[in-house]
Amino acid sequence: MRYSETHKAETHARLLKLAGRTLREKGPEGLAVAELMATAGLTHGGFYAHFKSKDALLTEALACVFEESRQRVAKTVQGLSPRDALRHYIDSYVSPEHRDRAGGGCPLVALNSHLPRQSRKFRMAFDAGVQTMVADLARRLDAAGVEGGESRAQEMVAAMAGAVAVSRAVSDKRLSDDVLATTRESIKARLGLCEAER
Amino acid sequence: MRYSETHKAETHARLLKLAGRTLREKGPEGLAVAELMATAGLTHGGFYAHFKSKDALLTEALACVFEESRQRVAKTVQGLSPRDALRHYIDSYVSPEHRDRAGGGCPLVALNSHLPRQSRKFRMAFDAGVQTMVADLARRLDAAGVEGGESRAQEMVAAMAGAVAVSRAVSDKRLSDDVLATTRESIKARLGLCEAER
DNA sequence: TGTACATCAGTGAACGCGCGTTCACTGATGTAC
DNA sequence: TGTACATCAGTGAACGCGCGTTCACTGATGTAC
Repeated sequence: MRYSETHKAETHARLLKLAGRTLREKGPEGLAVAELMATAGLTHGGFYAHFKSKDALLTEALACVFEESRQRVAKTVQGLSPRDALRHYIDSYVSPEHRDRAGGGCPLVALNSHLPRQSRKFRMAFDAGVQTMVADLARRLDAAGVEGGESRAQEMVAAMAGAVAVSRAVSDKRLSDDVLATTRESIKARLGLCEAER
Repeated sequence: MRYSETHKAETHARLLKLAGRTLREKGPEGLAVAELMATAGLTHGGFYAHFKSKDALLTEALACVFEESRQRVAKTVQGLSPRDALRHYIDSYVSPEHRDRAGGGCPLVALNSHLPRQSRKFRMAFDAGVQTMVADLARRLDAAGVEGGESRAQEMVAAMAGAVAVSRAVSDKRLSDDVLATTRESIKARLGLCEAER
């Protein structure tokens, strides 16, 4: 069974994509190598042809996931005015849809409680992702004429991630929805994004 | 080896206390029955004389931890004016000390990413704890003359827990400290707790 | 007062299971001659 | 054109380990008579 030239790279990418999803849905300890390989239609022994270790997979998958999120945001916000872009970012991040789709959501929300027990490399990838997230948001705030820059962005990321994390952790539907709604409106109000314009 | 009348209850309480700490430090999957018993100076077989299962321990420990936190807050805030009480609550919750002492801190911060994969009973105990936390804060906000009540409390809990969670997840010391500082000041400013008074 | 028995928190060996990792092997295809 | 060999993604059995849980047992003390 000889494969096409790109075959290995394709499998590698497929494993990364599946891992990124499972990592966010079940956490680092919840991702099992054998299960991942089975989901990809392979046997577990072949895993080590693609990754040095489970931790190497996790680290690579995490970096991928941050990068994907970043590009997704850039794409959805493209063409909008700075203020509309901000509004859209906040509304879609602090939303029931984000809460309900952990496997495709922000790794900061899905993984924050797990970080202290992860490898150095994993934590470095996490830090890089968060730093980029904050820097991107700071740039968008600047563009929208909101003052505060980096500090504002840090506080906003924490508030948004906190709201989604709490809404996901809690089982009471009403409390969960309310936390999202109040946070969403509070943040927009603070940034002066609530007045009708356009 | 016959024991005193209160002996079993004492051991039970000791196990709960140790479990509450480990639960917050290592998460539900990170708490090992045998390790817990060894730390308590016992052998692992005896565990089931105290708890029906690991999950029963986790659930009981979680309820304990929420209750302890609640009483600790009530005690430290006792005698302060409503506004000073709020200030103190915010400053001590959103602090480097809280970040650095996960084992003794708020379970909402330590456990949020783990909740979706826990048992129904555990999640119920978690919900009860969060609801109480929000209700207590809403009462304190009312007492301090801050408008917004329940909604305000929900948003604040999410923002505070988010800030500590992010600061704990991130390895970069500067970013970690900054997230706490900016969140702390932002929340106090929003509540009008910044102007010098007294 | 003395003896036989019940109690029960804790002991420690054993269980089945899932995990990450290793490794000898497979077999379809490309390459050398 | 034909044959021998190299390649290498993937196979599948096996490993050692830690886990939650079970269970027959211990042994100091209290109780019944």
